[in-house]
Amino acid sequence: MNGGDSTPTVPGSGTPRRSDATRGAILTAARERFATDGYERATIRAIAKDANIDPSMVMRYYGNKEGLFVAAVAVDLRLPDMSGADRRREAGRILVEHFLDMWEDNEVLTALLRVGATNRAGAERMQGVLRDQLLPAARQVCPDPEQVPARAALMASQLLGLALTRYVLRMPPAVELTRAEIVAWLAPTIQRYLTAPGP
Amino acid sequence: MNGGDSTPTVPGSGTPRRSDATRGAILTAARERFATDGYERATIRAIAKDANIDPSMVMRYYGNKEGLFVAAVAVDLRLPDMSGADRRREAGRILVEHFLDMWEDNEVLTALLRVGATNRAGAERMQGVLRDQLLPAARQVCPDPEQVPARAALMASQLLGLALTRYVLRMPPAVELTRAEIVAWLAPTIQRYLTAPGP
DNA sequence: TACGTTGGTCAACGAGCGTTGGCCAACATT
DNA sequence: AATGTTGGCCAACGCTCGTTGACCAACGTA
Repeated sequence: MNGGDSTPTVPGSGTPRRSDATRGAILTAARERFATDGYERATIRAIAKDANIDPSMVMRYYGNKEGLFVAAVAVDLRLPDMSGADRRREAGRILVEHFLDMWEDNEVLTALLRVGATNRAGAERMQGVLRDQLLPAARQVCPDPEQVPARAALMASQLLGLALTRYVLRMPPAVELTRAEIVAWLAPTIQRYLTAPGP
Repeated sequence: MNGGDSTPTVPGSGTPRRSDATRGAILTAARERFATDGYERATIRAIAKDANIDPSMVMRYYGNKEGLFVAAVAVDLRLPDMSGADRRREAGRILVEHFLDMWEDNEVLTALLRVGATNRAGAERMQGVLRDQLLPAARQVCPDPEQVPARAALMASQLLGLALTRYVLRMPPAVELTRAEIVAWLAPTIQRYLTAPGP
């Protein structure tokens, strides 16, 4: 049904295929299209044209459009370790800087946010990122384990809100903020959401 | 080209038409579909079926799909006046509470955010809301006129981020936050973005 | 009662989409 | 050299979409 039989799910396992270059080109083109156009308007035909291959190849390698999307947007936030009292005290700044790094050279995140806003599967995928990556990071910093989900959600709301206004909606005043300004304004917010005593 | 000749742009001007009920039903159905499905997947056929009329009626009354969208999502945030020192001191709380009210009973905002994330016209429309409504509100509260755009953008990032995680992506921990919790956490953030001395 | 205007349905068009299957060339293996 | 496997293209299917234009019924007016 899908290409699972002929596609090694673990990269690097087995002999490298002759078609790996094509596979990569498809993924790269897909990320770009999903990031700029969203799920519906990123057509397989356009992605194939960007990758200089036939649309049917996309089907062969990734089964269908959703399979391509799943393969294209594999998000790993690479959140730094934040245990240790000194790092915990600077968690806000560390996290904001890390997020800016991530968003600026990684169109996967823009693609995921754009698709998550329209597509149910995309939204569930975003929920997974919050649950599996953001929440554990908050757990390292936040004192009360019971408050971790709420605090992680608050952190997500501010970080994703910045990404939304700056990288997706491209609101001019949000685009014109410098990196230093963003860190200076948002770091205390994130720090408070994670470590301040509950209201 | 569009229905402008037969459609009074100012509601209430001229004699009320017999078709006003149908027009309203179309707009209501359109808002719902745009809010839940986004621009591309909200089909004119589905909207027409919801409104119990023929798809061609939508074309006759609103010209084309984009015209329908423009007519359906006319956003007025109804931001309260915030001049006066006492109100300025509570601007954060007032704004957060007002935004929660707006989002909870107004699917237009969800529609606009969802479409803005995928559609260029939608994104420009959101920029217009920031420029014409949020920015003047920030101007009433923020001391330094030169910093108004940056501070309004920060406020927008936090408020839209909450709306995104809670009403669009529906992340469980963000949905489970109570209204009181949101106000308690976000009001100081907004207040700081608007009135705290620049970093 | 005749007639223009308004509100509405119906059937179809052309285009673009995801998807499929058949065919062919290049390579690897024996 | 013969053959199976892999990488790739081409042409088409079936579907849905936005959009159009012809046609019809109800109404207001003269």
